[in-house]
Amino acid sequence: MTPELIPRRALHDELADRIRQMIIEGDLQADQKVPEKDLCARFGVSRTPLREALKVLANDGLLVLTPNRGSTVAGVTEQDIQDVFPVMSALESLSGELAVQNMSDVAIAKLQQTHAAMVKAYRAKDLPLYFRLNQEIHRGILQGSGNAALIAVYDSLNIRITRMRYVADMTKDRWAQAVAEHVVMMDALTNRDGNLLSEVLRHHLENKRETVLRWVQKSKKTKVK
Amino acid sequence: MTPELIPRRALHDELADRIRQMIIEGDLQADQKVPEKDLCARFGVSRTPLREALKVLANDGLLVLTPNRGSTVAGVTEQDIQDVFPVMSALESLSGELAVQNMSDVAIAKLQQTHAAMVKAYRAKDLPLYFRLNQEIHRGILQGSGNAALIAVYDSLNIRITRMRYVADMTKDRWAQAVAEHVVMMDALTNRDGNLLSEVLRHHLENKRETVLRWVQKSKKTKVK
DNA sequence: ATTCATAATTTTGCATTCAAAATTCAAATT
DNA sequence: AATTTGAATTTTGAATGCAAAATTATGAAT
Repeated sequence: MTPELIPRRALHDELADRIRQMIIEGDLQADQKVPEKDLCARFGVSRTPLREALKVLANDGLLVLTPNRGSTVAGVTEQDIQDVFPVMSALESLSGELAVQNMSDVAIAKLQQTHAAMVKAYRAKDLPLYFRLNQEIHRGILQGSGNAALIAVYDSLNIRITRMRYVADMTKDRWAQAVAEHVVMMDALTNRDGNLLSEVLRHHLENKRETVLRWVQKSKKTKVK
Repeated sequence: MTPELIPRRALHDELADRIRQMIIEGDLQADQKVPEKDLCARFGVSRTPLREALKVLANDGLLVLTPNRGSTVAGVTEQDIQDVFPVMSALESLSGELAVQNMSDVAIAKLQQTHAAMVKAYRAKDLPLYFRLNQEIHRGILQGSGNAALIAVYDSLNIRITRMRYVADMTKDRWAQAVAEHVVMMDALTNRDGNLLSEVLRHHLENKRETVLRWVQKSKKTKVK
């Protein structure tokens, strides 16, 4: 494996980002052991900054560190889903309320454009593009709340249940429904209807919950260790 | 300074706990520089595990690490308060709803006892004891939600605005009001009235917000660097 | 062949070391 | 006296080293 050199910046920070990304992307799978040596080779760094990154990721719940036995990737359990989604729902609700209060007309107009592009991607059945734009919109609303604590906390939960793999598990119906909900979202936003935006965001999240849950249940069967 | 030896357990974990505690207790003050050497001497450890702990605490927003310039204690700003409390409020609300659903009668009865002891401490004007029991009750309700994600997220926010110093800033009136709210809380809990519990928890938090805000504004004037 | 004991190897936890950056201090100039 | 320049010192970032724990491999006994 050729050591992939990392551009300058605090190494532990960069490493944490990279490894986080690997977990989300599925390059590191749930319950997989992650020897330090491998990651050091992978990134061409020594163990010192790597271990700093591992501690941070463990603190965020993405890795499980067992003393003297190294790190494993934390899986997404049904319990996690049961716990995380109600909290995210409450946060979405707040996010919607704050976004309609704080977003500028310009910011909303920009989201409208992204939304239009996303609908186009949907019609073209371009799943990767759709997904990217979809994420962009959700992030736009969250950012629109103007609340740094909300954003940080939401992200920390979202990352614990977001894995690229489950995207494939979205059914045609659900996809159509998701797009329909996005239309309502944009309406609520332009009309600055906080209650409606909150409600549709929560409903939208509920659909995500079901998709993630199905994915977790499926992969539970697959990996009969 | 005599090196205070630490009982066995992952050092970085223990260190993170200790330093976190020092920040809450005010042993490390806002914006204070924290040279690694000092902390190493303080705890009798090398820089390796210490730095791991620092990275984790920085990730939690308790420290600010500036590359090549070390760590400083993150202060509580008015902006932090503005951001953090609305999120905590939403979480308190959820916590209340879940607690009435999930807590056992036994657990509620235990909280009642703690509550009685707290009222007694209030009557005796024993502020430290009152504070300890008060925290115990709030933790009991949060735990009563049975939601690990909620607890983790709440804690992460709470720790960013909780500093022992501001306790002193509570006025007589506010103290009395806080106790009165606690009475309502316990009623709501025994009657398993989720809406009421949510409401009183949020209201209670609002009072905390004002106390913390006053403390931050006061200490802003004090430390004219 | 399976189980157990024990030796060899690997991996982890933490201390130490070294280079680079930042800070401090002192002398020199104005 | 104030400012500036540059060396001496301190502090940080990251690699290396070393001991302890865990894992794997080896071989003997059943």
